[in-house]
Amino acid sequence: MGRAPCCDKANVKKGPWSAEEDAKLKEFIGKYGTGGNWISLPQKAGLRRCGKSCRLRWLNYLRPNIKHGEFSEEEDNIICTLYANIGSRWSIIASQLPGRTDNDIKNYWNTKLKKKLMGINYPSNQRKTTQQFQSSLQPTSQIQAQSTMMPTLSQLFTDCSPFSTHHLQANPPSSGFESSNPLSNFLFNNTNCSTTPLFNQYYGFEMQDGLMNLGRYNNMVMFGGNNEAASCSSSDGSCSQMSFGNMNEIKQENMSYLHQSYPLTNGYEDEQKFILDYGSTNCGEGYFGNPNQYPVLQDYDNLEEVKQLISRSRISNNNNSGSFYFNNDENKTYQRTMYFD
DNA sequence: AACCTTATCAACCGCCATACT
DNA sequence: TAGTATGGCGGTTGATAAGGT
Repeated sequence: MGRAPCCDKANVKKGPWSAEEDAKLKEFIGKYGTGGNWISLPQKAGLRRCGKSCRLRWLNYLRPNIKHGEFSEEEDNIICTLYANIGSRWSIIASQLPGRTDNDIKNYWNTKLKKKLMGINYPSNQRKTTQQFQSSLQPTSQIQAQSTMMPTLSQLFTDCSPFSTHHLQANPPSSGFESSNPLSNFLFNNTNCSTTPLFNQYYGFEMQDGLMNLGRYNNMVMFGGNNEAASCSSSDGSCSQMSFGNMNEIKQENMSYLHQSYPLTNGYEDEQKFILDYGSTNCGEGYFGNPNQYPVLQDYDNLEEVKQLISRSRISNNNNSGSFYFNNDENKTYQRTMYFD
């Protein structure tokens, strides 16, 4: 036997809310609050609506200080940063944007922001087909055969990335990073901690053991893939997803987030996984964090915990750089420092 | 003007975690 | 402790608007 429905489906109104209903709900909550019980609220308020529907209407539309309309550049950046870090956990993302609802952000991401990021990324004349891209990659088997030759981050990113390779060199660029890609720009160029503190929360990552597994998903730096071969897929050949390495080398308990499966053009059904690694600031040494000190973000359902992590990892001065650490088969640790000015 | 396609976003659905009994 | 109710969340849908042919 299934669960009893929360309301009498036959007797509740569905669809768009009328101004009259809005007024009733607003007035009732203004007078009595929600009473901690949404299910019984519609009856008390004289509404023929499901309690859940009332809750949604209030939270997403009627409650005070809701912001509708255009998202600012700063909001875009925060959304992108958080999405890159925690995925589609819209309620957490919304909690960082006062006045915005999770629904709004979700819609905005799905309809505009995602396209904005992906669209600008690859001018059509620079796009490669998936086949072209894959043939340009060095297969992982070859990489592994050359045990002393881990692919550099530059190699990994050159073909399928918004990242400019000079940001992956040992020395910082003399001038500011410029890119037509907004994600790259906000990752690398934003230094205004007072207005955009979240930008600086995380750009270093490492694997605790095993092969580096680094790639990019929808223009985001990501880790994962349980396939052994380097892979990349895209419906339009622009290559929006890729992964490298062997996911089996990563401890399961270090997985913070599991993306849904993505069919890959090489035949692999790849489960992309995403590790968060909030490094603590260690500007004195020119990079933030020591790989041994990095906490790897586990499953964070607790908002306060996430907030703490975010605030803990803010860069507090101008020495902005991040380091990648990864190991090869022989357990040699490689470091790549990424500077953003 | 009529039709078709695409974009937008409010609202719904179903699942899950937690509180309550 | 088990069963049920509720809140909260993310994914998805569908109505409508806007733009294109």
